[in-house]
Amino acid sequence: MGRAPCCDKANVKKGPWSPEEDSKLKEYIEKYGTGGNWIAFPQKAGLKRCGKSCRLRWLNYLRPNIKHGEFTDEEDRIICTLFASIGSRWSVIAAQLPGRTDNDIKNYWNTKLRKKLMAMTSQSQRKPPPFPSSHHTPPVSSQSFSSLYKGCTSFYTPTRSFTAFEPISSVQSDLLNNNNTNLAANSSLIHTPESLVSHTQYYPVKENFLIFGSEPSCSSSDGSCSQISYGREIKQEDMGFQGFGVSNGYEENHKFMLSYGTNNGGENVNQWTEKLSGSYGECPLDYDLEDVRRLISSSSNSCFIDENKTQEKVMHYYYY
DNA sequence: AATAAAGCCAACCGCCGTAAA
DNA sequence: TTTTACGGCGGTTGGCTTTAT
Repeated sequence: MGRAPCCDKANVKKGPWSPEEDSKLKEYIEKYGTGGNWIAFPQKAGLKRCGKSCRLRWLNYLRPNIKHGEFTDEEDRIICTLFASIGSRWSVIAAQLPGRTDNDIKNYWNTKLRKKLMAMTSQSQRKPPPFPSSHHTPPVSSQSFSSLYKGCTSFYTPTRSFTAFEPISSVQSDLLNNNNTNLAANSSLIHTPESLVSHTQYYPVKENFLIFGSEPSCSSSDGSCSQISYGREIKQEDMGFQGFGVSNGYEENHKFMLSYGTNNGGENVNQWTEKLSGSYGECPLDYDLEDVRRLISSSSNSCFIDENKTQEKVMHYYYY
């Protein structure tokens, strides 16, 4: 049968940690490490806590190099950028902010940053961006971003997919000048301030397709590996409204593509089209494409490419 | 000064994918 | 192959603090 029970839940302490408990936990880990087994940890360390609770306390508070206090503008920008791309994947976002924990970022977003963004948005937007009641929060609207980055005067449209696996600092400036910008300039769907793109990792374009995918890497705030969508179905929320997406880096055949321009018959398509396969279409949206489209098209912000000069492109999602 | 409301955040809860038996 | 625990994650809550009335 299965494993032995992890702990006696009736005899574990709950609630705030005392300084004594903190020092016990910290001293033990500094001497012996976690041992790779959090469930067994409390007994070894002499704590009357659930292993999960110990793990959380260590990761979110006692771990070395934890940063507390005010978030910088740069951190704000990174959080917003990633949230727009991948939604509420706090552990992934935290991996890009050294010293910050997913819990910290989540709290910061829910209590401050979201309000900040919404306050900016409400000045110029008829319909506030909705926030769902369950599952991952969908990415924030581009409108909100345009509000956040009022200073920008022009936009570069990314032609490579964003991946949260890569450290943000790894972006190469020459990516901003590659030939693929021509293709992207025709898209009215993807708009990214230069200030954001400079922090973004992209992948190469293959003909009319953006190929989404990435190499596996460590991204968890505690240094452990975590993968987005690994072994899971790709959901719309994984992609983000901008068409960015992350797929399982291990399974080559689970990439998906985003196409621009013409359909197979060579004709332009002037409306959003959902070409869904697999279970993707079964995922209900709190934030449907029409909403996104409306937000984008209603933008009066100069940061966006003039829609008259662009063609709306159909997005095809291939799940192969 | 007292009270209520809002803000904040540490910690808990429950779910999911994986691993172990 | 099935069952169950583990580890990790995101959502939510409860209580403390701060601000407004």
